[in-house]
Amino acid sequence: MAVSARPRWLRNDPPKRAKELMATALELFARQDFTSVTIKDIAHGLRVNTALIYYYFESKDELFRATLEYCIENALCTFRELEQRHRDPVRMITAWFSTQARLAPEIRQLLKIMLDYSTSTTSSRIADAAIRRFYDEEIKILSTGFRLGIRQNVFRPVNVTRTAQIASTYLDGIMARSLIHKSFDVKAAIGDLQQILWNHLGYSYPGRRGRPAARRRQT
Amino acid sequence: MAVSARPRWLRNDPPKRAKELMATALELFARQDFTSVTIKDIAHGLRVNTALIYYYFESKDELFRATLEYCIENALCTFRELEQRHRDPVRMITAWFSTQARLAPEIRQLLKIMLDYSTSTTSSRIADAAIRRFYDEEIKILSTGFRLGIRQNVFRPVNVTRTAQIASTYLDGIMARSLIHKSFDVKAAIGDLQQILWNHLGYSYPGRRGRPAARRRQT
Amino acid sequence: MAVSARPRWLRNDPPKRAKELMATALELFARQDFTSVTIKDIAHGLRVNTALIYYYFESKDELFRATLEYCIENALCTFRELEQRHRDPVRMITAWFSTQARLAPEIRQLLKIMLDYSTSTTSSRIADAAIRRFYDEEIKILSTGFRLGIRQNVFRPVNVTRTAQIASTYLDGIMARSLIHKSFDVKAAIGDLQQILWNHLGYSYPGRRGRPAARRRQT
Amino acid sequence: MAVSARPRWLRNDPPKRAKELMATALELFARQDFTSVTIKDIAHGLRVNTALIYYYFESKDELFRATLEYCIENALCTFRELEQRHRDPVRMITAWFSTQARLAPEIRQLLKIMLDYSTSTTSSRIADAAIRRFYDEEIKILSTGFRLGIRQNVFRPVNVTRTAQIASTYLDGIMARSLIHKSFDVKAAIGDLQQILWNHLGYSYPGRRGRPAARRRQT
DNA sequence: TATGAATGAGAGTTCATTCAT
DNA sequence: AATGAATGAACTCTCATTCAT
Repeated sequence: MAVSARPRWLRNDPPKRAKELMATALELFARQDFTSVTIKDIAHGLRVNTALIYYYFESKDELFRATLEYCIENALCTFRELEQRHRDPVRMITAWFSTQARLAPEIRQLLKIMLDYSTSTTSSRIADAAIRRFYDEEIKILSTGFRLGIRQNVFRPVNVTRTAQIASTYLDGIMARSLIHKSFDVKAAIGDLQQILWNHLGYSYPGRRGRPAARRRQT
Repeated sequence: MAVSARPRWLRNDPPKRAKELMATALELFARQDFTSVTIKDIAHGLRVNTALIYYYFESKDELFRATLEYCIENALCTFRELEQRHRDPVRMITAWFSTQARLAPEIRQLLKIMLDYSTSTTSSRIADAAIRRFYDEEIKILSTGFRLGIRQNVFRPVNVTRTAQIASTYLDGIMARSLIHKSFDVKAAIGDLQQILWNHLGYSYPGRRGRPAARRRQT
Repeated sequence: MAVSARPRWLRNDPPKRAKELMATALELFARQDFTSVTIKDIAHGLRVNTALIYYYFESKDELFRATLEYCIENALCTFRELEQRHRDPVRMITAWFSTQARLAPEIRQLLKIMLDYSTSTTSSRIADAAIRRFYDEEIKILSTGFRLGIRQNVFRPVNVTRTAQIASTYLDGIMARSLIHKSFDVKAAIGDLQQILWNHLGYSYPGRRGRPAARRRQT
Repeated sequence: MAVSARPRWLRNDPPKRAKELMATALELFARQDFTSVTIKDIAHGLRVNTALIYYYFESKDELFRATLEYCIENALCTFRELEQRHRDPVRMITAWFSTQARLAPEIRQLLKIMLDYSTSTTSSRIADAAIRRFYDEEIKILSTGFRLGIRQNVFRPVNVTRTAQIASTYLDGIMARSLIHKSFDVKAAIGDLQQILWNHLGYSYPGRRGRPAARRRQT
């Protein structure tokens, strides 16, 4: 996969058709790997001609990269919203967790295409930066929450960045595992993470304590 | 990717050439996605004719599946060895962690191809079973260690399976993240996991406490 | 040879390019067997890219089958024309014979690909039906002629269907033989058949009587 | 199909294994066309290694040609036997017909591979000669019978060679048709031919007169 | 006499991409 | 803005054939 130049509209908002194409592409890229998804598949999914894709995107690579960025930008929006809505650290972190649980399918898709992108032969500065930004913002929002809680004496003083890193990494593990085992219980695993965090932060959260968390729903 | 029938040698030890082919294939499959790796690449890597691959494997799919299984079988061997060598739970778990750190590249490879396999369109019962077995054994060895420690009063009584699950999931997260960020510090992250575990198990491990664990080596 | 799905245009008239491809294919399929004719040969014959064939036909099999059907449909057209043009039974049958002689090369081609089709491993209902229709119509036109002649007292009363069958089978023999011996004298053999028929029908035809009919032109 | 040099044993009797290989080859060549039959198929049919074929035959072409000749030689043996056994012309011709009916599957096989051979790109003098010999002997035996009958006043004086040619051609038609329609009633068609002949020869044969001869057994 | 391992050439097919309309 | 027709390059897979043993 050779990731190349920028789309026509540059920094402007992409036209409706381009968005539709990216949405369709995302769906497919999340299910199969980049190479298995054909331009025909994407075009067919929208019932348009394959040539149309080349009207909006320079190449298949370019479409992939644009889709990846678009997808990350959406995720970042959600993050920022959370940050702005909540003042209370416990509430904010709780909200973050429930957002992760709720949007698990989308986040899994994102992880999937980031993984694919990372194994692509060539890469683009812009997409690289977007991926970095995604993780940085995730760390930032969590550590902001932790720091706030510590300042308010709700949490024990811990290394906030490191703690955030741990949470972020564990979350990737959840998503990766749920890609491998379709029956993996994402919500339970997120619950486990939350419990670990509260423990670590010395916060006695209400309820749920000691729930056994069956990891797989089916055998 | 249509994963299909079995190779000739069935349950026997694969011939030398087949092993070489699988080793070469693994290397490539771990770096690019299934479709990007061509039969020619694999054959070229061993300086043999492409047709030879079809002498040992029914198809590219079959080679992939065989490689996946072979790789899992190897990992399981390592696990079992660990289990048999150590009687002391703390030592065993410590050994497990250092093995993970040491073999991180191989385990990352394995995770990569398991992820690719999971998005392949068709699947094989045998490969599915191998993957399941891999995770089951991982859980088993960890929980055995935990249980032993608890019985010996070295660890606090915790839900052993659940704790093992958490460790296993987190480890996947580490590997996934290191696929995305080549500069991700796997060893530090494994160290973090170890620390969390000891904390959770109420075990005061010696040294290392409070090290900041810079996650990325380069920016 | 696995004969499979239908082309896009279904029951409509095939596009010009598709017709050209079928014509080129027929020429080649009639000369060599299915497997010996390559997609490249066909494409090259029209000076187009091989991929274009797959734009119009799903596979090589499909192209073969479409060609077979197209060819039969053409032959049937000729038959029907004959039937409609002639009222007089003797004239009609005479015309049928001279048509066979005139179109011998095409009919031989058709026999050749029907033979190839019959030994193909998979088959299609539609092609099977086309072949059956071809022979049924041949029988029908001949027996109609015979019946008419009998009613008009020009011919002796015979079993019309059976007589038609004999003529049809003998004609296949002529074509088969001329495939084997390029120098086989098709016209003379058709003449023999005609003479046998007139004899059988008790019709004293004018001229040609007793001509020795040298079967091979060269030795 | 490039038909090439002679086998090792030249004019001697082929060794047992060679005969087995030719028998297996014949079976397959009669069912599919030359190109579809693979060396592997043939070897597999005898449960031997593909390389063994090259021990006995120079190439696939050579095997085909040897098989064709072997097959013709066998057919000619049967013909000659008939000729020698019968003195009475009616009996001999009757015997010839019943032989054709009995050996229809083998003769159809032979016709099939002669047809395939005739469309092969290159050819061998020896195989060409064998084919010619086959038809010549067929003509010879029939015309000898006719001539004898005429001399004995059992048959009407007719052009013997021409009559034999007609019979031979019609027989090819029967075989060709039965290749196309598996359900074609070969025996009935042979009966028709016999009846035509007797008529033509002015011989009142006993029984069977006016049988309707249903051509296809199944619809 | 027979085989397992290996190969070169080439087959059918697919795919991203282009271009005239 | 959108399409049908066309292509070049590449891919998987097959096959006849060889050779050392």
